[in-house]
Amino acid sequence: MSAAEDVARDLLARTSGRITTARLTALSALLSLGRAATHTDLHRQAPDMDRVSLYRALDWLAEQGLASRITDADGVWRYEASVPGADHHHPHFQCSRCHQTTCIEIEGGLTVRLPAGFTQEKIEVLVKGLCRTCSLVSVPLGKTTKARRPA
Amino acid sequence: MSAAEDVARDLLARTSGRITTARLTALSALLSLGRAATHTDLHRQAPDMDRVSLYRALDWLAEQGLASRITDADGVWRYEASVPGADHHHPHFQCSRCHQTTCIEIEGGLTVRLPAGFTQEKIEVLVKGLCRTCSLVSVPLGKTTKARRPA
DNA sequence: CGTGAAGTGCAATCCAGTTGCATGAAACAC
DNA sequence: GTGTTTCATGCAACTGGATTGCACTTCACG
Repeated sequence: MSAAEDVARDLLARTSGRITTARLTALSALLSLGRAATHTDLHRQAPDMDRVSLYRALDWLAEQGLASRITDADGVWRYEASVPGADHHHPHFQCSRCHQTTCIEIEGGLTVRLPAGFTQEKIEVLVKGLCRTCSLVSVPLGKTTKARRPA
Repeated sequence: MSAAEDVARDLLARTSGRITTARLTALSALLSLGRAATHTDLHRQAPDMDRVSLYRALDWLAEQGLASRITDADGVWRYEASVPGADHHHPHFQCSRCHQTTCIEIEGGLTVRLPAGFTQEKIEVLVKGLCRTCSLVSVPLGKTTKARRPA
């Protein structure tokens, strides 16, 4: 059993829900990837797992606070492991060339002054641009046609 | 001819592109709605217009800087009229009950400290919560099942 | 064990968004 | 105006991420 799976099992044990293989697989995939990954990314990590079960496991993890679900710049869900309780909304950076999504560490919480009467539940900050590696290369990757949802 | 259509025609005349009915309709719909609207919202405003033509008109408007395209909390594109040239990235607020997306005015630009080597192209800030009206009501609207992309 | 509640797998479906291609409308030159 | 080229439109088909329904399996608990 991998280290990630160990941690995953431990985290699952602290919830009130069942410890199932689907949830174990999903969570350890999240943990081992370490960055905001799409369902497709994760399914590549666990090809034998059913697509739908993976969706459901991820959603359940998000409900439990063990993962967070964000939409990326292309409108696709991305999931990442998160510490339950610690409701930290950190910004994400998505490279417009290689499409990798990374977390940006910040000090202090993210806040925006809302108009009176509005209440904030969560905040999502997504920065688009070029990551370090792609800043150097600067040639578009993959399809040269119009921006389309990545496969 | 409505006021919005007047303004739209004027704005289109300043671009190098053609002034077509599709673009006129799309832009004046955007202007008259005044908030970040989905393709479906806009299509409701102009039901006779072809779906695809609307998409293309909106994308073209975004290219020209007359509109901006953002992804909302459900991963759906939202379009809003924008002043060309003024590249202002203001935060958006999306109500989790009525799904209305409104712009939040801020002073100064939005910035996040990126790690070294990263370059920023654009930034999207999306706050989820309850808008003024829905804060008072607090009962979920519409379907009571799981959160699904709005129709 | 056995029984009920919860989770899984599969197939079918939904829907936002895109693409290809034939037709139609703008702009521009004459 | 008329012709011509260029670009936009409309339609139909398609893509791919995400969801739902339902039968079946697995887990927890008595």
